[in-house]
Amino acid sequence: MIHPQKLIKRFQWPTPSSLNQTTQLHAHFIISGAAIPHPLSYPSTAHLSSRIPNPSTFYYNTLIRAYSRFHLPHLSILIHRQMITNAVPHDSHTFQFLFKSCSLPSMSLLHDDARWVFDGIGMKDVVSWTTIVAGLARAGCLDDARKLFDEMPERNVVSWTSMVSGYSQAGRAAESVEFFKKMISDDVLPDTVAMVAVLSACGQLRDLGLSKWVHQYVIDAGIGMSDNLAVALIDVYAKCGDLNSARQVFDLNGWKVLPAWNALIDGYCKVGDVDMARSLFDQTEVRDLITFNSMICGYIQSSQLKQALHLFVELRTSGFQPDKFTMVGLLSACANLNSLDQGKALHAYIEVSSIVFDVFLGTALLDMYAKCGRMDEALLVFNRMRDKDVMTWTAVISGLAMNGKGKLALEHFALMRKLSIRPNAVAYIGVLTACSHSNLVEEARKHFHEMTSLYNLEPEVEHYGCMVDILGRGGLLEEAVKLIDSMPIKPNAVIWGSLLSACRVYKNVDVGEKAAKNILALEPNEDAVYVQLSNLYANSGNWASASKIRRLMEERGIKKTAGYSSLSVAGQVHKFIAGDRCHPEINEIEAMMNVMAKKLKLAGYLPITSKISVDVNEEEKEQALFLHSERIAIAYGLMRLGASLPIHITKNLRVCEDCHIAIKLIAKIWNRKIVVRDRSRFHHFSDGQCSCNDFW
DNA sequence: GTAGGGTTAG
Repeated sequence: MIHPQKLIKRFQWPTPSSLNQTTQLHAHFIISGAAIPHPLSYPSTAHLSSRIPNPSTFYYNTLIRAYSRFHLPHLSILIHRQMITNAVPHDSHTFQFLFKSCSLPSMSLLHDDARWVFDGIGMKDVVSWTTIVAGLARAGCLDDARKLFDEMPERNVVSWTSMVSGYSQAGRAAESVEFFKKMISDDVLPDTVAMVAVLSACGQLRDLGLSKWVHQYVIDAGIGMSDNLAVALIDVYAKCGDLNSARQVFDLNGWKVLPAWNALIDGYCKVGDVDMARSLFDQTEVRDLITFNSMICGYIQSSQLKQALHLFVELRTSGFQPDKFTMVGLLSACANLNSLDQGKALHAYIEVSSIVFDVFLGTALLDMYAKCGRMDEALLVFNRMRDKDVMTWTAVISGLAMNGKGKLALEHFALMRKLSIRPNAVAYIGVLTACSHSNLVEEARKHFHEMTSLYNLEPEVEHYGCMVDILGRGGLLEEAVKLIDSMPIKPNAVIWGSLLSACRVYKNVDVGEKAAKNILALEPNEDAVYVQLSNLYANSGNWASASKIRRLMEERGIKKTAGYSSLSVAGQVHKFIAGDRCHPEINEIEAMMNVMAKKLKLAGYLPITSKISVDVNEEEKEQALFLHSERIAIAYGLMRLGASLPIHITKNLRVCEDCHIAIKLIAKIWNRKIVVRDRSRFHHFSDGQCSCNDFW
């Protein structure tokens, strides 16, 4: 027989009252001398009640409730059937417990037994009605819940709140607020719980005006404050970015409970004020895992990775175990840093730890692998995941797109739709990126159209950006310009930038000048524009204009962003800047680069010097190409990484055409896999080929 | 022994 304490531990009962329940349950087993049923075997309980003299309704109710809490709905139902056999009368509690048990996710909603009590025996007081309505709402069956709600002969705050929070939890925040407003116009006075429910909907909507109105309502209606309401207000203000109002609520005396601190710290992190968040963090007398997680994620999102790591160590020395929130934060840091090694270490840690592997964690893990260029690993994680939602699918689609598997990305998109998962705007960015990187113009047009016609999603700047990019790369400059002119929203610098780079490829000076003018109006200090425009002139042989732009750049004091590449060797990140000789092993690196140059020449490599717009002689141009940072990084990788290891490079700018040709050859000559993550995508070089099929 | 909420993530 399993000792009750062990069982309690196993199920991690959180509150003293549930401990009482468990004790009562086990008291029954101990008195009756029966073995405690194993959760996986659903034994007959026929023998149980026969040993207890005159089992009462209360006694049965307690058992049904305890089993429900143990997540053993089948046993609850067995006990209930016994109750019927023994002709023990029901009361309204019987119904609550039975229904609660039957509305567990593992059971079909409104199980026959619960339905029978509700309909057949007629436990139709407000509480029973509300139980059913709330159960349906929680399960996301809002239309059913609504129907039943409308049929209710009598409703109270709790019934209304069940609906408000049902809509909010289903992500239908606007309807949730509507319902709340209907509630007040129905003269039902909300209490603090109702206010918390509606505030959660306001938070989803990020609607500051609405939130302020709700706050004012709390004051005007004299609802009063509670810990939870104060936390909800702080949280909603933080979500809307109004940290001053959040602070005001926080500073009201008496509501500085830990969740309030946490909500405020998180709020400051979200608006990017990590310093203020840290100062609050340091003022907390008690901290929990949430305090640490919020602060760590705040550091990660502001790219202060060292600080994040420090705090992670502090979290552990404070006696906390990292949980899934911690892991998701750290994984996203690895994804953005392209730190495959560290990401793998986290993966290994997750495997051996007791952290529950859920959709969030799975998505973060697969995203990390995808963003580190390991689509094979990412797909393994993806296929292993039991639950997948829009974000999961989006991560895999975008990952495939970035890694040059456009067709496969679109296949996944089709599969996702087949599984009735509704794509959102972000998913469509992934889809369009896939089209862009695989040159699928026709597909792109189709999907761009469908996002509105099928899913009623308004294209955002990013979607237009992808389309302009796709059309531009395909040489359809006129159509791209037409699309920009037809946009209902103001085109941003990125869109004009895509057009400009297309103009450079197709040598269209007129449209290019127009694009450049528009970018400079929006971002006068954007160095890339000057460079691109000057390259465009150079490409079309107009050296005078090219150098004029260069001079303009100098006059305005705009410096070209230095290109750099980095790679990680044994956990240490090495950063290389074009032409930079600071690395301690620079002599060996240069020797290796000379070997590279010789071998490339033997393999028939001819540098493309026309892309260099500065007016210098051919030999100097050739030299400049050889000093591109990615080549230095590759040389270092060849020197220091074991021959069987792929070389993973991260670059802050795009790979130039010449380097692309050279790296393909290097991969063939050295028989190495080389993966370059540039500003917009991945290049997987192997055996003289690149995954992008020379299209980027 | 009955119904409604509740701060951190991809």
